[in-house]
Amino acid sequence: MSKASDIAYETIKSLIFDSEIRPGEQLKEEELAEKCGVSRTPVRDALVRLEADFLVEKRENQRSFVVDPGREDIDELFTLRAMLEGHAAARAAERATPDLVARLRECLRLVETDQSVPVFLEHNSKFHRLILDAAGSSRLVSMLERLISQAVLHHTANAYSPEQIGQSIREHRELVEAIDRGDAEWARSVISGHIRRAFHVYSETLS
Amino acid sequence: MSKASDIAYETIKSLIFDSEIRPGEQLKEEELAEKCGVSRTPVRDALVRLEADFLVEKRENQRSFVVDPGREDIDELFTLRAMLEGHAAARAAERATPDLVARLRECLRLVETDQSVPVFLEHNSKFHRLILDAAGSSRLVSMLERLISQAVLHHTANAYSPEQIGQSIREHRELVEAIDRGDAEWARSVISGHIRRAFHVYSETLS
DNA sequence: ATTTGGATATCTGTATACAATTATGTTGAG
DNA sequence: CTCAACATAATTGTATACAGATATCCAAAT
Repeated sequence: MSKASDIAYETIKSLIFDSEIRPGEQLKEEELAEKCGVSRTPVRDALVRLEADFLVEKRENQRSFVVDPGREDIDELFTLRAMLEGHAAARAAERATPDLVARLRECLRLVETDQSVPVFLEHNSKFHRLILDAAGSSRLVSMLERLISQAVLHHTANAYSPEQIGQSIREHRELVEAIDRGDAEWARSVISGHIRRAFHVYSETLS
Repeated sequence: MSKASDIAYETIKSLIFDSEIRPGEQLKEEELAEKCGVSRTPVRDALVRLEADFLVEKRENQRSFVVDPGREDIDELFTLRAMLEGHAAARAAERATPDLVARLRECLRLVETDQSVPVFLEHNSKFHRLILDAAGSSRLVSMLERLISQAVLHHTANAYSPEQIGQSIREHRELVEAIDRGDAEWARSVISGHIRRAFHVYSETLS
C-alpha cells in the first residue's frame, strides 16, 4: 500500500496496542485523520484493513469500534492459533533446511544468555515468525498474523515469571529439535502444547 | 458496509467467479467503477476487502490483480479448509441442539429428493454454513468464509459426477449422525475426509 | 537489431466538497 | 415528568479533481 494509507494503518494499530484507544471505544474518521496527519481517505482504507485483522468492527449503525473480545473469544483465539501454528510447525519440519535450524538456534541462544522479559518477548515473536515463514504458505501467514495481533491486544504487558520463561525456552528448544529431525507431528504437538500453556498463563492473569 | 461499496464488492466478486475476469488479470479501478455503476472510491474499498479474502493481490507496482493460485496453493487451501472446517464440525457436535440436527436433516432430505447439480450445490453450501454457524465462533466463520470464497472452490463443484454427489450426500449423512451423537472427533474426521476428497476431485479436473 | 532517453498516456493515491445517514438536543403535548 | 416529534449537529458515504507514480511508446544513437 501507499504511504499515507500505511501511516494511517500503523498509527491506528499502535494507538490500539498502546491502549490510547481502549477496547469498545469508537473510532472517528476525522479525529484519526488528524492524529495521523492525513486525510480521511487513507484512514478509511486503514479501517477496512483493520477490520480484516479483527481489530476493529463496524457495527450496523456504520460506526467503527475497537473490538472487545470476551473470555470465550480469547479461548477460541488461542485454540485457533494452536491449530494453525501447529500446522505451520509441521510444515516447517517437513521443509526444514540447515539454514532455518541455524537461525532458530541463534534465536534460542540469544534468549538463553539474557532471560529478561523484554528480550524474551522480542525473540519469542521472532522465533514464531521464523517458523511461520518456513511453512511457506502466504494464506497461513496472514491468517495467523491476524489472530496473533488479536491476542496481543489484551495482553501487551503480560507478566511472565522467570519459571514460565524457562519453560517456554525449553519448549522452544524441543521444537527446534523436532524440526531439525524433520518430525512434523512432534513439532505440531510441541507447539500446540506451548500455545495452550500460554493460554492458561494468560487466563490466570485475568481472574 | 454501505450500498455502493457493497455493490462494488459483490459485483467484482461475481465477475471473478464467473470468469469474466480471469486469474492473473489486472483490475483497473476506473474500469470496475464503470461496470459497477459507482465511482472509484467504493471500488477501492471493495478491492481492499477482496484482498483480505485472498481473491485479489496488490503487487509492488501498486496494481491489483486477480490471484492465480498454483497447484501448491490449492493443496494448502484445501488443507487449511479441512482443518478449520473440521474444527467447526467438532465444536458443532459439542454444542449440538435438536434444532440444529433437525435443520441439517431437512437440508439432507431436500438434496436426496433431487440430486441435480444446482440443487446439490445450493444445499451443499447451506449445509456447510449451518455447521459453521453452529460452531459459534465469529473469527472461525470469517476465516473460513475467506478461504471458501476462493474461486477455485467454486469451480470444483461443477466437476461433480452423479456418483460423487451420491458419495457427498452419504458423507453429509454420516456427519449429521456424528453431530447428533455429540461425537466431536467423529464429526471432525468425516468432514476432513469429505474436503480432502473434494480436493482430489478437483485435482483430476486440472490435469 | 538493440538499447537508451524521454515524452506521453495510463493508472493509482490523496484531499476535499458535498450528500446521506445517524445521533443528539430541545420543545411541547399529554 | 415522560415521551414523541422535530430541528440541529455529528459522522459516515460517495464523487470528483488533481497530484504522483508507473507503464508504454517512439525516436535516436550505438
